[in-house]
Parts: sequence; C-alpha cells; structure tokens
Amino acid sequence: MPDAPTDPTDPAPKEKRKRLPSRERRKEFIAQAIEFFAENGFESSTRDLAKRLGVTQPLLYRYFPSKDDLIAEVYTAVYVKRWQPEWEVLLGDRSRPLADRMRQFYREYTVVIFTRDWMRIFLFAGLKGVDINIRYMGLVRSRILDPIVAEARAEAGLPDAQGPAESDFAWLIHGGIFYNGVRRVVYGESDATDMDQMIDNAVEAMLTGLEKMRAGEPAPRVRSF
Amino acid sequence: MPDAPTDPTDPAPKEKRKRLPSRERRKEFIAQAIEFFAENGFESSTRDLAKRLGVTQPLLYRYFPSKDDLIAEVYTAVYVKRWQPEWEVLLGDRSRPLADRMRQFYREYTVVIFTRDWMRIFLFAGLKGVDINIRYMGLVRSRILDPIVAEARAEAGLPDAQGPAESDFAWLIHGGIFYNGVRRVVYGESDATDMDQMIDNAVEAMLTGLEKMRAGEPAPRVRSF
DNA sequence: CAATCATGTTATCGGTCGATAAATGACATG
DNA sequence: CATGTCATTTATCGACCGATAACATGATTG
Repeated sequence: MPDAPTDPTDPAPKEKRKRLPSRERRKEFIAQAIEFFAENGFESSTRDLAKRLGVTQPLLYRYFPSKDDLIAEVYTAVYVKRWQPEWEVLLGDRSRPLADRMRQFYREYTVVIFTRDWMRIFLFAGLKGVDINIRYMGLVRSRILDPIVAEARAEAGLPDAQGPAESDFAWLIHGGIFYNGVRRVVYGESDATDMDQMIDNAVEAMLTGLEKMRAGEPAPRVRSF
Repeated sequence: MPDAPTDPTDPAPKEKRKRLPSRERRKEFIAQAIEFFAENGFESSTRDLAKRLGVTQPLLYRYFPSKDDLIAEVYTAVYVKRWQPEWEVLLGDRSRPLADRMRQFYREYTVVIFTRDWMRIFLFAGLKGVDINIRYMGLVRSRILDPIVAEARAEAGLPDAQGPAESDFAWLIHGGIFYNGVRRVVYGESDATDMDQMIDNAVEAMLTGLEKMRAGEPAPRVRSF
C-alpha cells in the first residue's frame, strides 16, 4: 500500500498514475504479476491483474507480447534470480563441520522458498508441466543434494563414489523440508513448529541416514510381506 | 471399457452410446471427471469434459446442478472413498513390531496416493484453498502420525504423553514420502528409486529420529550461527 | 400401437477471455 | 509556443465459458 506516488507530502495524489518510464513500469508489472499469479493461478485474467496495477488491460501488451511472455518473466524472476550461488560455496566449505554448513544452508534456503510467492508459483508451474520446474529440480540435485552426499562421504574419509541410494535418501529428507514449507505457506499451518528445530532435526536425520547407508546396511529388506 | 451394453452378442456396437440408466451414467461421469480435472485442472471447460465423455455439454447439467457440484463429487470420490479405515487398525496391531506395521502401511498407502489422479487433484485443490484439503491433513495427523508416535512410545515402554516435537518430526518424514510421490507422479521422475527401498529407509529414519527425540536429546541447538 | 417419460441434443443467452487498432494525452525538445 | 514521441486509454473483435430452455428420441407400459 505505501507507494511512492502516495507520498503524504503531495497535496493531493489524485489519480495521476500515468507517464512512468518504461523500465520502472516493466519491473513493477513483473513484481505485481508474481504476487497476483501466485495467489490466483496463471489462469487468472489479465484484466484483473491490470486492475490490481491501477492501469488498463491493453497497457500490459505494450510491455509483454502475450500473457505467456509475462508468465515466462515471472518464472525467471522467481526461479533464476532468487537462487544464490553462494549456497554452493557454503556447502563445500570444509573448514566447518558439514552439519553446521547444512544447517546454515537450510536456514537461508527456507527464507527464500518458504514464501507464499515462491511456493505457490512452484506448485502452479509444476502442475502446468512447465519444463523450467523440472530443470530446477535438476539444479537442486546437482548443486545441493549430490554435494551434500559427497561432503558426507569426504567427512567420513571415504572416496567419492556415491550410489543412487544415498542421493535418493537425501531427496527424501529434502522433500520433507520442502513439504513442511507447503504445510506452512499453502495450508496455513504456520504454527507447525519452530523452524530452527525442524531444520536441525532434518539435518541430523539426513546425516544419520546417510551414515547408516554407507555402513553397507542397505536397510533391512525382504520382510514378512 | 467392458460395459454391459457393449456385449459382443450385439451385431454392431455402432456409435449408439445413448440411453444409459441414470446411476451408471452418473458414476461414469464422475470417474472420467476425476481423470479429466486431474490432468487439466479444475478450470478446464465442461465442454471438453463432455467431449471426452462422448456426450454433449448440457447433458452434464442433468446430473449435476453446477460445475462446482460435480467438482465436489470428485473430491469425495478421491479423498473420502479411497481412505481405508483398516490402516488405522493395522497401525495399532501390537502383535507385530511397529516397523513392520509402518512398512506395510506405507506400501498400501502409497498404492493409493502415488497415482496421477490422487496427487494432482490434491495439489490442485490445495492451491484452490478447498477446506476438504485441510481436513484431510488433519485426518493424516490424527489417524496416522499421532498413532505412530504413540505406538513408538508404547514399544519403548514409555507413557503416552507426546509433545508437539515428535508429531512434527513424524510430519517431516511423512512429507518426505509424500514429496517422493510428487516427484514420481507429477514431475515424471518415475525411475527415482525402488519404492520399497525408499519406504524402508523412511520408516527407519522416522523411528530413529523419534527415538533420539525421546532420549531427551532435542537435537543439538544454538550453534555458531 | 399409442401414450408417457426420462434421456439426450440443438440452440442460445449473458459474461469473460486474450489480443488488436485507433484515439487520447502527457512530456521533452526546438 | 509549436511539434513530435511515446505512454496510456477507449473501443472492439472473435473465441470460449457456464448455464438454461426448448426440442427430439429412445425405451417402457397400458
């Protein structure tokens, strides 16, 4: 609500919301489109988006050739620009215990993705079958989970020769953290628990599980059923 | 596909797909609507659904007062009718080790929910903010997760006085299993890993974590950051 | 065989959608 | 002050949406 043109120093802000330079207008459109589509889904109308922006609907088409192009901008703004390359550096910093690095990573990572915008756009895009969503999950595996598995092996003095089982167990815990965000942000169970406690438990569970897996103990199989 | 009127004794089945009794027609509509809305989302048109059914669009309104009423039928058919009350009995059967019960439960549970229909409808409904979705998660907690925590305490000879921390750790692992289904079914990473292996690892991680939690070891907190 | 009635189709309404063309108006420059 | 440029609005197109009414048809029953 606190907008620049709504500055109280102005005698009367009036309805003169016209004549914004092209670059700023475009950025404002994308920023609002993120919140708008995150809340209402990508099938919401461009007219409602324009109403939220306080402009008319055809103006959107001066800045984006089509609705799909606007949506593509939303994707890159959310997925690409919020990814922090420092995360990969952090996870590889062997001057600290791996558990410490992982706790810090997940604290920073959840600050980014445990938001209504990020979560809902990720889920909407996933159901639409957008390819950028699948590519993002490849990024998580190659830049986050596989490095964690490799670092855990290195910390145990083992060679880096991970099998798919370890990587998939890392996915299991990572998915548990992710789904905790879904419960908080999408289903509104925000009072779930202390975030730090959840992350600590998850990190310990991941490292413990990986350790057992490396001990050649492939989980007791072939039971009574 | 093997329908009564399509009996092979008939000379030529033709395109005479008319005159079906009301009850069967209705069931067929709901069954196809599940697949249709699961694939295309609830904002897809009733005309496309009718085309898929091989009937005209207004016919749908002979069986359902409105599109929303049809969607409500889809919800109950997926959420309510696929829930197996035997699951709750199984988890409480103390003649078997808890780990065994949990493994069997998750094998049976994933058969139901690791389907394209169930997963996608659950996610679509969740983003729509339908209340039945939140009620379902309450069901999971009260009928599945809290019983597991209680059984784990009983098996350890402890009184049934669980705190929120244990319940939330159960949610963490359960969410990891759920998200594994999302990856398989929604993102098509079906070659993820052996399902049984994944379930075994998840069950062991959950029981190990709960055990550590009961040991009064609330996960090492307050680290360097 | 004729009457009846539920099943199914044709035709259509008012509303909304994404997108385009044309008109309007604000601002900088000379 | 005149002029041109570009942001913005008005008006509108064709397509599609959920829903309703009117009509047609097949099966049942006397």
